[in-house]
Amino acid sequence: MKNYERKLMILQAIIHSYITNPEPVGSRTIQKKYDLGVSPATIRNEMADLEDLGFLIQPHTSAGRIPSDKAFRLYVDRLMELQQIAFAQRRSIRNSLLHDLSEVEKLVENSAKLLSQLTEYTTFAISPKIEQDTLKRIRLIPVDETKTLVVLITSAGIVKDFIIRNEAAIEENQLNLISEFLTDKLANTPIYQMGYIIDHFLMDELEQMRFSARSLLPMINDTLSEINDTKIFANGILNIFNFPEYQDFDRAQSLVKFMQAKGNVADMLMNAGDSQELRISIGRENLYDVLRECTMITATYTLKGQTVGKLALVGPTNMDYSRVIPLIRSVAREVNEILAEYYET
Amino acid sequence: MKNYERKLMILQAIIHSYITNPEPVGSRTIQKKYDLGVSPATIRNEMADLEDLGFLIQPHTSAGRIPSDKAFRLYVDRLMELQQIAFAQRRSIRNSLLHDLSEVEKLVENSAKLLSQLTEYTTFAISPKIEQDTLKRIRLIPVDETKTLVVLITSAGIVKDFIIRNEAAIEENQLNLISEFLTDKLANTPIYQMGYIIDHFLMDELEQMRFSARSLLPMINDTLSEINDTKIFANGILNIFNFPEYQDFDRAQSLVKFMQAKGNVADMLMNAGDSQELRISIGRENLYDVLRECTMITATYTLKGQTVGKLALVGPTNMDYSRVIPLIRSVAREVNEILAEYYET
DNA sequence: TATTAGCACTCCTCTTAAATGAGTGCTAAC
DNA sequence: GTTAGCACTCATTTAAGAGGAGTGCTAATA
Repeated sequence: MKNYERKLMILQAIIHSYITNPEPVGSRTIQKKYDLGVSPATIRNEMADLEDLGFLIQPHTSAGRIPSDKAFRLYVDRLMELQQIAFAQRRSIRNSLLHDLSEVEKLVENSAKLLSQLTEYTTFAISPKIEQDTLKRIRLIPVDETKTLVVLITSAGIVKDFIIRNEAAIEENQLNLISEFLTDKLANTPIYQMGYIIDHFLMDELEQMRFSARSLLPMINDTLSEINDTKIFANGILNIFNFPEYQDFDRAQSLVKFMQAKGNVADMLMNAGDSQELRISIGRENLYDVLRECTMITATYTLKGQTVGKLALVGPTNMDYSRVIPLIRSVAREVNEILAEYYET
Repeated sequence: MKNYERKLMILQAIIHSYITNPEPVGSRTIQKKYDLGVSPATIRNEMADLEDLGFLIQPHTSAGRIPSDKAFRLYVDRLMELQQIAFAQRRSIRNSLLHDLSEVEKLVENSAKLLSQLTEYTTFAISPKIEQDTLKRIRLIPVDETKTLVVLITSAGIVKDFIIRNEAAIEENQLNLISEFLTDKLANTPIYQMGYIIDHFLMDELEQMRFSARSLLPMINDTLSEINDTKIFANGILNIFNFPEYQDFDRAQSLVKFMQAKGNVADMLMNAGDSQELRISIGRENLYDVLRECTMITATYTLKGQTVGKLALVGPTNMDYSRVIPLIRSVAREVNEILAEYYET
């Protein structure tokens, strides 16, 4: 079997046709839409070969053929030509991302939201918990007689605040003293130990300062678990209903259910490796069977050599790779650059 | 036409049947399922009368009949018997709501989330902007050399924070001085004027304190618009796909699109009046035609005589009113009680 | 006078059968 | 090696008919 050139051209034409409109492609269609200088009969012969090689699938005898996962894999690895991202668009991506740099987590979250808007597919973002994060500063600020705002700043620069209620009013000076005391005692303590230390070692002293630390503890613990929780953000889950393969109600719904059970997606993302390069899983290459007709593309965000987040896009296997890949790559690159620029210190 | 008693009983039976399973109800079904002691022929005659009166609709000659909006209106106003909410459930609703009282907005948001879980319908919450809110306290806290956390507390108890970047490190003492200065100058200033005042009156003094207030302004303005933005929270939009009338893909999708365009829902909620009582719009009573087959139930949250939020539930016109209404009523009551208890001051 | 049995009639839905047509695979000729 | 020609396959569309749920009317009954 020689003349691979032509086979590849035909395969590429079929894939292109199927991406443009997701219906089985027949030999005549190829001849008409892509001028390859050969007759449908020849194309048919080549298609039969391509089917034998596992690149094409025939839904039934008298239908055209659709590209297999293997075909898309070849397409992504070899055949496709990536679209250029205009400078203006790159600029605009960057500007969107710069908008809120308050926390790394926010940046990661926003990048996924942006990507979903750009591609009209479903995206996910994940910020892994930072096990070694320590407390940097704790500050109590009066809100009114019975409410105090507690602000925690961690060494990773994460800011969390919550309001606690105190039985009696506490003066501002007193709160400042307590803030200093707590910061002094707890600075550099791993976040996950804070609750324990307050409970076992600082309670008495706090009571002496007339501060009822009891109300502090549960909120601190809530906040900690929030910080430690690997949070996952989903965007555009409803876009699934636009996938051509999911016009069927029940299938779409089962996919939506799967996506909304955040554990699944977190799992997949965690398993996607930490490579700097994009990772692309096509169809049955995916870990989960529900995704057998989806492609998932994953990018990793790195700061000081550490993975600080991941970005994923889920779309139909016949998504327009040449458009989508440059987009996710751009977003990922901008995020990584912003991380290096603003969070290195 | 006398003997309204029996007509009402038959109507009630039809509505009950249609709520239980959303298919046209025939005379025989009524006879079998609800023992009214009359023959199908008699029921048929009554049904013909009820149709003339506008309470029933016949999809086509040989189908049964379905209740009209007018019938559901009558049902809601007169016929239905509300289910009792068990004490335990009320308790559990209250506990869920008590979980996070940090901001009124959060409470409102959580109440909608809870209601969506309880009813498995779509819910919305809205917190109107508080025009007259003034600044109570502003506090700058160092995060690291180039980042400063700004915490704003308003008279309504809303806490917002954001991180700004400063060119050079600023000492903590200095930040405290600036905090005091700003709080002193800006306390009791309406939130929406803050940016203007800093820009026009405080800039020089801040510069003297070696504080580059330039970076503060855009962030403050962002935050303000966030505070002022009437935010709307949607929950369980996907539940629309469970509505029996929306098994049709395109219809469901157009409703989903409508719901996601938050302006629409905000509009409806704002137009729903501020009455303490539930407001129920059935089918074509709704302002928007997309909702012609939905019922929207709205509750209002009040604090010190002022409307501080609204809660809405959207479901199919044939929802189980006797179950849903007590639920939304319970949630609304608990929220109002919590507001009175914890936020009166 | 109110109720009901009986029955013809309507019209949706389900089933079956045939027509259509897109596309293939094979053969034989170029 | 390529291609025209043609028989063949099979999903989809169209048409027709059977089935059935439910009504409305009439006439008989209590």
